[in-house]
Amino acid sequence: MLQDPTLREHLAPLARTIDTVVPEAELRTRLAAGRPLRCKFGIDPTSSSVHVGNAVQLWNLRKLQDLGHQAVLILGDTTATVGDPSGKDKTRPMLTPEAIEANLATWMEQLAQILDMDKVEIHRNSEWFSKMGFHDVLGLADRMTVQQMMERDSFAKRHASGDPISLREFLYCLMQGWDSVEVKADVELGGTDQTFNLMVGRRLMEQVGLPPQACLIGPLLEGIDGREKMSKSLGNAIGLDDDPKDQFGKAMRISDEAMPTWMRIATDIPDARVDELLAAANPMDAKLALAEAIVARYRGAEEGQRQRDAFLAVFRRRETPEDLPEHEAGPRGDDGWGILDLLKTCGFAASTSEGRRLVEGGGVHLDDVTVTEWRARVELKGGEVLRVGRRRQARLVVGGSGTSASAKES
RNA sequence: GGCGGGAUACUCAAGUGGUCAACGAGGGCAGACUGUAAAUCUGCUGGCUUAGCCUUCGGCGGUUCGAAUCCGUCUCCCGCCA
Repeated sequence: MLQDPTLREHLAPLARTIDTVVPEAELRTRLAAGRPLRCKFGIDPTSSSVHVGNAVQLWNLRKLQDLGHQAVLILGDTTATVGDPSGKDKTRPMLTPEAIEANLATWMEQLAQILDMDKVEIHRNSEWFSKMGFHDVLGLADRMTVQQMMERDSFAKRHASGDPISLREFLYCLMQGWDSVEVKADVELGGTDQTFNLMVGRRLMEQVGLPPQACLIGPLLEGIDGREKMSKSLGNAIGLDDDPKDQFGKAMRISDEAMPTWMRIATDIPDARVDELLAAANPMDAKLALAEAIVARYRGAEEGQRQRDAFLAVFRRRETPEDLPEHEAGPRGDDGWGILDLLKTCGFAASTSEGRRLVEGGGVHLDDVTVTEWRARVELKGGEVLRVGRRRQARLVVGGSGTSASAKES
């Protein structure tokens, strides 16, 4: 909670997603100058999609834009190759330039769901890092001591437990900090896990004679499992480019305990309404509101509503959804279709063995009839619904007439 | 550079000549119960043309009827010392 009343007032629209401002006085002084502040936020294209966790800070950036400040977005194409060790207890693998470019290509559209792209100043940090030689890197490295690095919790822990720390990871915070120097940031946004990196930015700016940036530190959004930090690789993320149906479905799987946090930092639902929802008798209703708000935030109110209706139809009234993905059943064998082949072509089983286990576990249903024999061969007319568990189902299409959707795992 | 310890499936981690596709835990998937929540209980968790077969225990080579287990060598990691 912000101590300074002036800041509290000015930052009211984003107060819910800011934990601390370091230092508050610094920011107040700059605001008093009356000019738009240069607000920096950097993300590394380490994954093909932006998720609602990254989006917490992106929305803050958007709200600062709306307050008349200058958003400065750093696309960390160089830092992505280094890998931010923040919040990680392991060395991160280095990404290839090709992978990074591919990720970036899918990003712009997603960013546009949040930011006012006409007014964003965008930089790739390769702009400056690609020009640096080994000498420059040494100069950077000279600005921090090993002792300072070891103050960082994750390094200290890894060192204590004998886990390796790559030197390149030491460099990461210096790179992120140097971004701030290059763009002359007044303010940098980041999650609590970024605190160390943010402070390094201040330090570097001071060392080169720039006024050090103020840091807006916001809460971290946990993944839908409620256990770990949201990350696509952990499979607990809701992506901005996810199908709205998946966004809604994933949101419904958020644990009850995580709901309050999610409502406050992942949606626009006003505080008063959040309290009301959480106080309601049935947590299920609160979660429906949460899921709807998340979809609505990125895809519009109408889509949110539609997904809510669809969800209730399928999971409360047990109806078969209208818009099931369709899958070509493939060629018919002499005596019909093999159930394992169908599972594989629909992408529900990666291998024959996996399919067999699903069948043996009683998880495979064809038109709501549980398949009990993995060697089963079935007759199809087309239009049958193949379902695995509660979440995965597809409508089978026979012959060349149907639209064959690509096999997509949820 | 010296000495010692280690590398096992998604992760952690047992196993030190056959009964090992490999104990256990976590994670994941499926089933019951439910609210696509939590908790709890159950099953599964290398692949295949599946009563059987094939490939896995850091890499390569060897000993043996038989190796995750023994020997040699290589790579990588860790600790202590320098």
